[in-house]
Amino acid sequence: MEKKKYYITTPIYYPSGNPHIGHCYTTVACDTIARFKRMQGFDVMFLTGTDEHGMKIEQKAKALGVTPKEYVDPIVENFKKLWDVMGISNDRFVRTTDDYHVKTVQTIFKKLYDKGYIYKGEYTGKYCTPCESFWTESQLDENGCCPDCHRPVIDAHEEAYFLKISDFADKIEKFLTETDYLRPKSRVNEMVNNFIKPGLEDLCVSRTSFTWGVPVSFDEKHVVYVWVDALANYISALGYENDAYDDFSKFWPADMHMTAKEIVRFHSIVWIIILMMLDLPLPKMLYGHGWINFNGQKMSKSIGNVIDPFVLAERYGSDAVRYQIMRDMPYGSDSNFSNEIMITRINSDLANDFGNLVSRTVAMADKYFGGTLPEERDYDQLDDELVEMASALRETVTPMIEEARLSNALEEIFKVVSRANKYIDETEPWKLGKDEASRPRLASVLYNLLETIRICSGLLFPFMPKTMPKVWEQIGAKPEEVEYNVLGEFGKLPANVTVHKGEVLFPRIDIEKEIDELNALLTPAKTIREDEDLDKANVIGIEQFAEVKLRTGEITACEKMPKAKKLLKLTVDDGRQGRQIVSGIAKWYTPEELVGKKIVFVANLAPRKLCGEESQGMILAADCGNEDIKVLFVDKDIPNGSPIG
RNA sequence: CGCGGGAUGGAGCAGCUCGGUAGCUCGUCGGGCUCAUAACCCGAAGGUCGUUGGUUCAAAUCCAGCUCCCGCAACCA
Repeated sequence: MEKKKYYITTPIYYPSGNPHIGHCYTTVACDTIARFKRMQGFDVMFLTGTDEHGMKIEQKAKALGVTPKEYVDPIVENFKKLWDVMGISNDRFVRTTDDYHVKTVQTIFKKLYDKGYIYKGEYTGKYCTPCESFWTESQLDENGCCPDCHRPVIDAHEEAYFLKISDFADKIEKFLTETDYLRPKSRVNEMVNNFIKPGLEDLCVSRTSFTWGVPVSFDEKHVVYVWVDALANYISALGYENDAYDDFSKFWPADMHMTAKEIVRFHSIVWIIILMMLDLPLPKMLYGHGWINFNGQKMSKSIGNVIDPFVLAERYGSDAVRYQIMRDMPYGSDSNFSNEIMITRINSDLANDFGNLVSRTVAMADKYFGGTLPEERDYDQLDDELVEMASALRETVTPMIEEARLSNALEEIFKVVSRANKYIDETEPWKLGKDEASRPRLASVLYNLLETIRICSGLLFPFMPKTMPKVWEQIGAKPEEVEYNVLGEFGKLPANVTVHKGEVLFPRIDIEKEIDELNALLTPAKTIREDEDLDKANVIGIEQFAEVKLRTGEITACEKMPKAKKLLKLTVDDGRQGRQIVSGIAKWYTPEELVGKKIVFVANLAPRKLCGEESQGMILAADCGNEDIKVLFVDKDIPNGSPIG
């Protein structure tokens, strides 16, 4: 019999920097769902990949003196390595630089052009000649200058192709409001109010101002711009309009696209319109999840946040990391992350509740029965509630996982784990163990516990694929006893099951010691290395340095800028007539603590207006990484206005 | 009046759609147990549900105003 198919995708990630915990969340969540669907017997296609084109990568590569591909390759390898470490079971990995993808994009672009959905027009924007960059009106700085170099920009026109999405406003609004495609449902209003109601503007889909992209096949000086290129991955990787694969008819449309909330817009509007234009079936579900925030708590050296997923996985095991990020990400909204939250979660849920439950159950079976349960049983009413909860668990959890409500699913599973621990207290097996006559009763208790563990571990497998097989080994469950179709029934382990004591599944973590050690790892080595590379690539001569005039000064007054969150207005005694400097350090310093301090500033920087106030210079501060900035204070004895060289 | 999200015991959250004893996890305190990874189980303390006003027999929940916080955007020279 033909198996039912299930197609699930992550977004393709932009490899301009190394993967972080946020990438992990989306990918792990998809992996869990993919594994779950496989357990249910679906023929699953699970796709992830990287989106490698664009101006930003072109520029970064240029700064390092390498080709864009050379720049991107090692980073892509890092993504793949991370997915390997995290136990990601993707079936395919698409790179937008892969030949077949390029071919698909070119074909789609041509098709849309031939159908009249893409037309040649003119992109009007602000152009910075030295930076060779186009900017939109809103991207410009306070003075209407280039946001990068702050030199004046000129009005410029660039020939470009546009995608005629404006005609589809009604259709897309109808689609979003009348189907369950976009979830959570609350995002539908956001999309309609923000983007559709104000009027859909045709989307610029080609550029001539950079070359790192898929060339437009019929107009070689153009390169396909972002979204047509990136979104097409979902079908190019199935072989749509290319010869690399032949799975399009089998797997399309996608059953689940998952993305973080900031690109929901493109997946709910642009992608759907492109598919409508191509007369292709539409995907069934888009889930936009929230972000992982690190600023939930006050900036503090004592609560450093090591967020490199490689480090986390190495220290706690990938399953524990997977568990924590899924357990603590509420459906549709943001979550907080800190080392403390992670360790607490691992300790209390995985070590204390689940790991310890397995451990004590197996230990008792071993101690009282030499590992193999006798077959006589003795029922008690106390058993009912546990048996009932465990039996119903699969049906409770299944719809949750299918809708990506993973934290809810875990919550439900752990309610049963908790109930099992309580059950041990109620039944007091250690007392039963002292009395020969209670052996059948004791066997019942232990069997019920093993069965509960079997069901829970079976349902936890998609979440923690490395650890659960170890559990099965310990409780003596055979593979066919933890398949999806027997997880809804109690009593599948043989009556005379044999357990095997094993290693501790999730070791308890000493939280204080661990946090200290993690803090010691702060300022990740990788960041520094990246900087070093850039430093080497941008060597300057002494004469260039001499152009920068640094002087000392004393802060005589300081106040917050009313309209600005990040800015402080400093009055600086520079040994001359004094000057006013605006600095973006409000997050780290209060006005009071700065007054009277001596600092170093750039004396010959062109003045510029920031939020209405003129800034005549720039004070020197160090970027300590992890969003920490420290101003360079100097010795009180240095006279104001002293030149530095 | 830029867009959006939020404000519930010490911390993190649920409840709000469809008004009617305020719930969960962690932490704290007390007790129990000893099979287990100093774990597990029970109990307690702790909340005027941001603020003001309105609707109602009844508001965390519905309505209006206000305050504050967080993202994004505009300004981190």
